[in-house]
Amino acid sequence: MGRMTGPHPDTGADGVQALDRQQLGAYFALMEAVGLLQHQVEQQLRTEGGLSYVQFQLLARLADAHGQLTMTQLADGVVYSRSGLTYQAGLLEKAGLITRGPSPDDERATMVTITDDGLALFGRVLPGHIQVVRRLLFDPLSGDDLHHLGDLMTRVRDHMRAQPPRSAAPRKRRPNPTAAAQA
Amino acid sequence: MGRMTGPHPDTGADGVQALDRQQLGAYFALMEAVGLLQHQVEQQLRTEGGLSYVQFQLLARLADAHGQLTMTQLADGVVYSRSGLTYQAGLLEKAGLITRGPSPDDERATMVTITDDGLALFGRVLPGHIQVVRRLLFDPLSGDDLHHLGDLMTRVRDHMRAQPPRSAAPRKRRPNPTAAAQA
DNA sequence: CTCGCTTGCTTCGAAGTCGAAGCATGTCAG
DNA sequence: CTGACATGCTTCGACTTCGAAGCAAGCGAG
Repeated sequence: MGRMTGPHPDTGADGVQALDRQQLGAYFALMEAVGLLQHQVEQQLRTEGGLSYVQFQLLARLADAHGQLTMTQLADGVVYSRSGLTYQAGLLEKAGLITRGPSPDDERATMVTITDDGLALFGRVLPGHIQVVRRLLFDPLSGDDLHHLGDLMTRVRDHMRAQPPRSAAPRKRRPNPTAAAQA
Repeated sequence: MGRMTGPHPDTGADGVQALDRQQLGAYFALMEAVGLLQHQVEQQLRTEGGLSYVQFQLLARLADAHGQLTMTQLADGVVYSRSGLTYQAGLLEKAGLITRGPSPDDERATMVTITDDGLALFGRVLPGHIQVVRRLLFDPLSGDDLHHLGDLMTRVRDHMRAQPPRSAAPRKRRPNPTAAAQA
């Protein structure tokens, strides 16, 4: 795990180069740990409820937001493409866990509602999910650690959210507001 | 983001129930931040080098371990199924970035070597990768934060590694060695 | 030696994911 | 009103991933 430092151990000439050992360690540990956690969670959800992680997240969002959500609201933060959501929503609907219907406000929008079956399944799967997260993520951490972790990752997440064109990248940012002068 | 606490706010009766607000926040922030980071990294690698994150990781491993690696060694920690590696290795080989050949020691094993082209490409893509990680992950963190993060995640990762049957789950744990004794 | 189990890798089919393109509705300037 | 662009969702095709099954090579007891 050291080749990430590039040809020269610690160049400063090129400007952007090399990560020190500490940075690398944090980066790799972070990525691998989350990967492992996801994998385990996925497995638990699959065997206990026949759900994928994505599907679980969708149900969680719907259960949380007691009412209905539009597809777009639902997608935000869970899936990185709208088509992916359409697919998953189709599965969940076919399984009778959610319902899709037109929105009264906006004829284009599709409102998604969780069914009683959906809520029931969610409730049935949740304890196992929590158990896995607890066992894998929280067990090796003290309360103080946890506080730190939450703080750090919240900052990082907010920083990331601010920067990039998130999941639903605006279809096409008006390509050139001034130059083409709203032609 | 509160439904994760289950029907009752803070049950102790059921045993395993409910995560407090702090735990939830840490968990969600962690998962989302890593998701965002992966997504951005993926994009950078794709546009700058035509590589997926997995492929990049494989090249990184090969570049790091200067010599050759077997498929299994290569897979460990990168991919969760062996077949996935076979597929990716096939792509990388077709692209001329790696080479596969028989192992002298073990006739079953396949040794993978990175080619000069592979090394070159890796070197060309690396700076951009580092830049993205720096910008998204390290920028909003102080040196102290980073130290904490590395410490925490290393502990978590090691804890996880110890627990579960990792990537290459043993083919089939002897189904019944001595009733359920040693298992 | 040889049968039986393990290990290393590949093949195959079933998902799931994404981006581009498409359709329908909404919105706004003129 | 109307044309042009924005927005919400779906369809489609390409790609990736995984798990199960399969093949070939090691390994160990009898």
